Amino acid sequence: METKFKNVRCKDITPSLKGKIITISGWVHQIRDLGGKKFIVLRDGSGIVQVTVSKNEVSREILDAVESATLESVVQIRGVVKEDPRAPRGVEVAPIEFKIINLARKPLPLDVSGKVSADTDTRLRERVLDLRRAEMMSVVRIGDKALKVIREALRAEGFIEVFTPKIIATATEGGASLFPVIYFGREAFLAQSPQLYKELLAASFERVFEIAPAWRAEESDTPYHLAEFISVDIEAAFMDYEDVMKILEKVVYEVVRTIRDENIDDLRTLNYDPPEVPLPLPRIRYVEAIRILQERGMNVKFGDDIGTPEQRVLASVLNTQLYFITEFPTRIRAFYTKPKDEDSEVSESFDLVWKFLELASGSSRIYEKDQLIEALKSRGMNVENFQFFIKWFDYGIPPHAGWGLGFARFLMMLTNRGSVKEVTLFPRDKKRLTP
RNA sequence: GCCGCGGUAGUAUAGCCCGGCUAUUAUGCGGGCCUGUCGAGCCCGUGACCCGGGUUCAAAUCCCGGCCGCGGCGCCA
Repeated sequence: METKFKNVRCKDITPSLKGKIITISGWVHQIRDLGGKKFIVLRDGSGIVQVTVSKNEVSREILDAVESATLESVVQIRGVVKEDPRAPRGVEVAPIEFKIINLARKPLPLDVSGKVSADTDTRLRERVLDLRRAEMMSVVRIGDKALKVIREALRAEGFIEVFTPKIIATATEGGASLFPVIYFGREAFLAQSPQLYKELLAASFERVFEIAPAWRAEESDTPYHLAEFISVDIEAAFMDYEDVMKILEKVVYEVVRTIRDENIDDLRTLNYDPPEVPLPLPRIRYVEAIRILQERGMNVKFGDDIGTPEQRVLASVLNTQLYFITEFPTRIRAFYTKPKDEDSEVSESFDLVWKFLELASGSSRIYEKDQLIEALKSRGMNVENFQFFIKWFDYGIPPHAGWGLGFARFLMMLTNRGSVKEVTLFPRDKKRLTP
């Protein structure tokens, strides 16, 4: 869209516009000063373009403005598009007007142009500048595309997008700790998952999904955990765990395929190819995984968690980047997880693992009231706290299943970044509350 | 939270083991030269040892504590 600031984006300046007078606005990305000739690389949200200033071809006014411009200053340029084989992409802009809208201080606390690297910690502290770097712009664009495809793929299967409450009443579930908030003088908490509400919604709308934040006040201090993260959740009535696994792998497949097709430049910037998603993805039962790990001399037995070190081994044994572990022991899964009818020791559950990282987790859910109450009791949980949930099991809760996918972890896979903090715009972890 | 490693100019680093010399280099920034650069080049300059305590004639360097970071693990509906 044309505005008073610009009528074309940097990326769209091509030789076909030659001779046209255009207006562009953006940030000073690089300055190469050869004396009589100065090259300003201008960057906007779309990309970069070269602005060429010849000393004896422009006014004193333009020359002064160009000479006072600092890196990352915001400038507006009116100029003529020139085709020139010596210019990057074969085009450049010769300024008629060069206006500094906002002069940036120097030196910058972070190099945006990519000449000098910075630690993750520095990058997160100087995040706004960090996000202007080409790699981060690509990461964020790929994330945007992933969200678009996820929504399209789920809607194509009849899912509708919903929102569940993020301020909840009770610190119900054992395990993960919640962040308390003061809610009109009463104690409340930030939701750690949409789980119970999405189940109730599936009992009305049949197929629902939500893409929303969740909060966990955990001690977790790793490259894979955040105190605040985006969770992609689905819940579907009249499906079981195998059905929703198919939906999950289809979604993952579609996202990877689309990004490979449509984000070629971004992947090139990141110098990365996301892993193949062969359908169906390999599936390995928990008991089988334990057996393999024991064969490799690892000290695990039925009932233990399959942790990061174990998942690293499994990925290499299975020789795949992406795989499902299925049918976990019932007692190490959440209370609402449905045990198998023929063997209640194991459950209708699964994790989707990339290399050694759990991307998604799901299951068939219990839909009978008595069984649900039993599941709570057997875990030593307070049934009273769940009345708001259990109540509805008297009024037609269908068989249902679902999963939750950690969006940042998924984005790590799509962009080859090493940490969820890196791919989250403004990450919140145990120590970091700003920016 | 545990274990390991680390903290040096705005940024990224060398030096630390084996204490003493003008604390290295790149990038940025300032100045100079330069009309086709594209990580421009060349010359000159600028700017730093996390905080506190200890050992020592002398500490960036050795020791102790703290804070912060990174990696692994744990915790983790």
